[in-house]
Amino acid sequence: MQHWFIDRQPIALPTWCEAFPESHVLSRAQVGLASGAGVLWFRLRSGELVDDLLPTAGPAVGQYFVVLSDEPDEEIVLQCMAAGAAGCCNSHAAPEVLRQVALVVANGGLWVGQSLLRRVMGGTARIIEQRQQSRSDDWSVLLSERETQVARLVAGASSNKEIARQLSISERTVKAHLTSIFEKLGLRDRLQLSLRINGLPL
Amino acid sequence: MQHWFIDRQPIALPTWCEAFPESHVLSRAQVGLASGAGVLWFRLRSGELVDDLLPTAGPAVGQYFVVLSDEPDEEIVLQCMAAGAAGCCNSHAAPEVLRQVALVVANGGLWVGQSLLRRVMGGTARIIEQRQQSRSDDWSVLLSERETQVARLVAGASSNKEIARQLSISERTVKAHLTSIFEKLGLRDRLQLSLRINGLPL
DNA sequence: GCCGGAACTGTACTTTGGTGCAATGGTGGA
DNA sequence: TCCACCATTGCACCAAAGTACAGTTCCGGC
Repeated sequence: MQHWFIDRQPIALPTWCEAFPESHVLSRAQVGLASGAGVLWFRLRSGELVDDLLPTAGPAVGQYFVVLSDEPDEEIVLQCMAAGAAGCCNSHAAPEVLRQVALVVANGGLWVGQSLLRRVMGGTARIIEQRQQSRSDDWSVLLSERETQVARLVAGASSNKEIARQLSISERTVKAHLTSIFEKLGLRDRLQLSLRINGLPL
Repeated sequence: MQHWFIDRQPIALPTWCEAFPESHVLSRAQVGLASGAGVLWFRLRSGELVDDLLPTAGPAVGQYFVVLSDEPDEEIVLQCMAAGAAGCCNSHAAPEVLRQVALVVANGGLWVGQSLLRRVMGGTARIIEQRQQSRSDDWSVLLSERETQVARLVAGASSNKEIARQLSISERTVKAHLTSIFEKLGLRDRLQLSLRINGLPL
């Protein structure tokens, strides 16, 4: 599963890199370079039209389009779906959200923002409210900011060397953070950490 | 993250056990026994009403309700949402799907079946058709039976030594299977394998 | 000023993970 | 029968992960 971020200028937001360290960033003219299974993330800047953004050919087999909108609203989301995208979310969404979107999309789901779902389904507001607060990142409150960054990268299957390069610190420091993380969360190794971060059982 | 399956009789379907080997099965009278963070899966049998199934109190903090319907239709899904459930799917859904649902729900998402989404959003049928065939079960068909067993255990964060003991083979054999798995699926290490098996991006 | 915590780094060490090469035995198809 | 694939294992080897011990700097609170 690969990830390509497509924008006017091939410059990635920090959150994108954090969500998918191995991702590629392309200018809109370079869309053709994206080959193989994966997600193509199209950034929609303010005032731009969805129809001008997405390739008219639609996604290739095994590929999925997601629109990252600077100013998302329900109208845009609907346009994205109609244009062949499998999802639409905020350009500045947190790394966890991006990974979540990728997960759903890559498994045949459609990612629909909660605001739209709420309007569209009606009468379900109370559940939605409720889950707003119970975003129990029990792990993230226990960790320091730096440790959280390391933990997220580990959860994405990055090696210590990659993490070190990404955060511009030594591999030794990465290990130090990890040892601290394992101790705080009562885990054994990076694989358990990955499951914990990704919200999987055990 | 724990899982409780609640049915008239405390008898689990094989798919449930496969999805969550550590899960508990409860009769409806025993719902109160479910404590701590996790997912409560309520089986809705044919002809039963959603409102009679779910506790009126709604889910506790860190807990999520999902309805497993023997005969799901769009009307039932809407009722489930209104009754405080975070998702609704088929009672006989494949283990991978159940894990998928759990993942989305536990991360604050709502699980909505594709048929409902399709009706509700309209005009997006073509994307939905397309993604029907390209599911990501691709890994299980590429692996031999033994390799699949090893892969599942690795995905659950077991060490080679543990897997060896579990399958009554030598640690060396476990490594051999893993090397073969990595080669077949084009992966680098057990962490990437875990993400792949658990249906996560990358 | 002192103290604790965080971030950072080094040397050295043990353990685990993963590969290469080699070998055995079974099974099922051409 | 021969061949391909699977499951199994041993030995050796290298790389990566993780730990132990020690040390630095910076920052904010008491």
